Amino acid sequence: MGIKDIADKAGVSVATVSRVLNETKHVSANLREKVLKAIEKDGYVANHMARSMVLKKNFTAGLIIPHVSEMYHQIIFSSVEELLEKANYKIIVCRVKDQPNHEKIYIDMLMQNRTDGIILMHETTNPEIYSRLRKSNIPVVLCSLDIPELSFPQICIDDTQAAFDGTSYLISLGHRKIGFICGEGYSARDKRLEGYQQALDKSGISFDPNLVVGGHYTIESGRTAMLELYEQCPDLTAVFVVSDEMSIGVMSAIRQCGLRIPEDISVLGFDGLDIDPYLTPTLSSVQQPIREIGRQSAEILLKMINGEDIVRKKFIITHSIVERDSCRRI
Amino acid sequence: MGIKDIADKAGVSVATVSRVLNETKHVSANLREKVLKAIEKDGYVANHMARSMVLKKNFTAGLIIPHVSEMYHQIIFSSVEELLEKANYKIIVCRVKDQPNHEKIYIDMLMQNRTDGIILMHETTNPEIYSRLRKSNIPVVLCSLDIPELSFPQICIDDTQAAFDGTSYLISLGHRKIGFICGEGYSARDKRLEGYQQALDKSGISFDPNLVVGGHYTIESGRTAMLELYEQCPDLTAVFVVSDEMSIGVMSAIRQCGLRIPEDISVLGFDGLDIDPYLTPTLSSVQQPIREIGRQSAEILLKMINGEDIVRKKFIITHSIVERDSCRRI
DNA sequence: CTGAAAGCGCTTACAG
DNA sequence: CTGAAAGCGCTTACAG
Repeated sequence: MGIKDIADKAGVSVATVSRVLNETKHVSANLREKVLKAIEKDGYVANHMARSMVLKKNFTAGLIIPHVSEMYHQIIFSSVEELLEKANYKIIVCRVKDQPNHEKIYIDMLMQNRTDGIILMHETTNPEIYSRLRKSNIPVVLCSLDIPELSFPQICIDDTQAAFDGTSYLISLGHRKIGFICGEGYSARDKRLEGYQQALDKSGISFDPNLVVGGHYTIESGRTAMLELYEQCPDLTAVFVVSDEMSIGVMSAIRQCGLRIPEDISVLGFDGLDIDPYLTPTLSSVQQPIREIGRQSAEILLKMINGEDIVRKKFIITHSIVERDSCRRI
Repeated sequence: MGIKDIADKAGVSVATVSRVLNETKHVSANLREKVLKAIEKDGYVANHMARSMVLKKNFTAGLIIPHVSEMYHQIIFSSVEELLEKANYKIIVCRVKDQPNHEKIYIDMLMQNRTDGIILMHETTNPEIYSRLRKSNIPVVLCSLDIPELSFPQICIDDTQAAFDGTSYLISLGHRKIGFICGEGYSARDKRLEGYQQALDKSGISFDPNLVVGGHYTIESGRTAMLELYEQCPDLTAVFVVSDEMSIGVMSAIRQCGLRIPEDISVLGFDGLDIDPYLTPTLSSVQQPIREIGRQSAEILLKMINGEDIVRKKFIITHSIVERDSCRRI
């Protein structure tokens, strides 16, 4: 059952068993053989909880994401998992729900379980959470997040610039009445809105608050937002939807209104999801290198866990605009 | 740092600290107070690894899914997580890649970490895996899986019947040349193909192997499959795509061929994803109650973990056909 | 190269 | 109600 039993059965000490198990020290071929045989025969499986306790390391990382099932986070998760798995790390996914204090519950859980590191992808309004995180001594990486209260390394795109570029692209196509649909609850919203305004400014287009509508990153909320936007400003010629998942709903709403894309309204998305080229029409989008963001987040977390000192605090990944069929020149 | 320090600081025994921490026995208000104060002051966080070791239980479940990022599995994960989280369980997601023996690596990992239970969603051709699982004594639930070698409880729909119903629906619409696009690698494939054939049989339509094409559950593989299918049988009037994710690619391919949906080709999906009503045209589909499947899988796993004996071996969840705009009568 | 023993941080009969 | 002590299953200086 335990390492002790194997030791007895093989006629060696537990130290020796541990050594052949972990290959941490040379063991004579003779004893090694005996141990291996005993293990094989008993179907012994080492207990990594005990191991982790003495090692003070359990090869586990926490990924804290919002509850809403966003395709974006799904991709981040898979790229993070891919990299961490190679380094033999397990991931505990924490999906923060709309419950009071839920994020705190998760963070406490991760701390109690002595998680080696955390990738944070969820913002909160509760400052206590951040102070808890700061005091915890656990390595943390901010993925697609910019939280002034937290001085951990952050991996993200330049949201302001990306929104500026996207808006400028639409302007360059001749659009002047450009709707802006964004997801609420993240600081990225403000940055993107800022980029949108800056681009408008630069072209001498005055900002119209009626052209801005918020949503919650889901397809359905994109649909609702577009319906609202169209009611407020039926004369718009383009929408910049700052989330591709919401764009899907936006396109559905536009069709529902009896309008065509891009003939009547151009749609520009944001994220660059795999599904974009399969939508009708194919969706033009400000593309984030999502997998790269996930990969780098994992990489940097790993370095921090291994005691490396991360000097650069911001890792900006380059975005790009991918042109497809949902935007046209007017 | 440890419970010992708190005990010293509070002037009580570690037993007492443990008791107020876990509320496992009454502790006088007096001592309780002292302990709480010491904990507060020191910012002590209990070590759950040590706790789990003596409890022989760590409130962790493993979810083994294929590497391919399927929307289907994403939904299962979120519903499983939702339920398990309420019971204070953590989830370790194991995404089996195309590496030799990767599933075995994950199962060993879960066993070494003394995971309380496993939800299996991945089939393998390696029989050793199954025998390992059988011998492990870990509670296992088969989610949307039917593995004869494993006598664990299984939660799924009746795939044969569902495919039979879907095919019958298309036949009832007047279609006779019905393509069948399926994902490879799962026993569900065979069952669904069987249901398709049975429905054909019943209506006296002879089975044409040229109408059957396989894919890999991704959007792109759906596109490729449709292109191949259309080349083989340009005179088909309907396709039954046994995965909604693949349907998205299929619809894209049909448009690429210059054909209209459903005027030229009707498309019937399978799964009933949230995105279906937002596609162009909205996708008719054989709907699985995916969240319900996830929920029940988690529920049954929890019962098994708590020592309950599960008598029913198969839990069949009811499917249904959701009619939208992608199929038409001819 | 090998083993005896301490220690990782908890829980829980057992005795008082 | 409270505490001393054994035990959970490992790793690793330390000594040989």
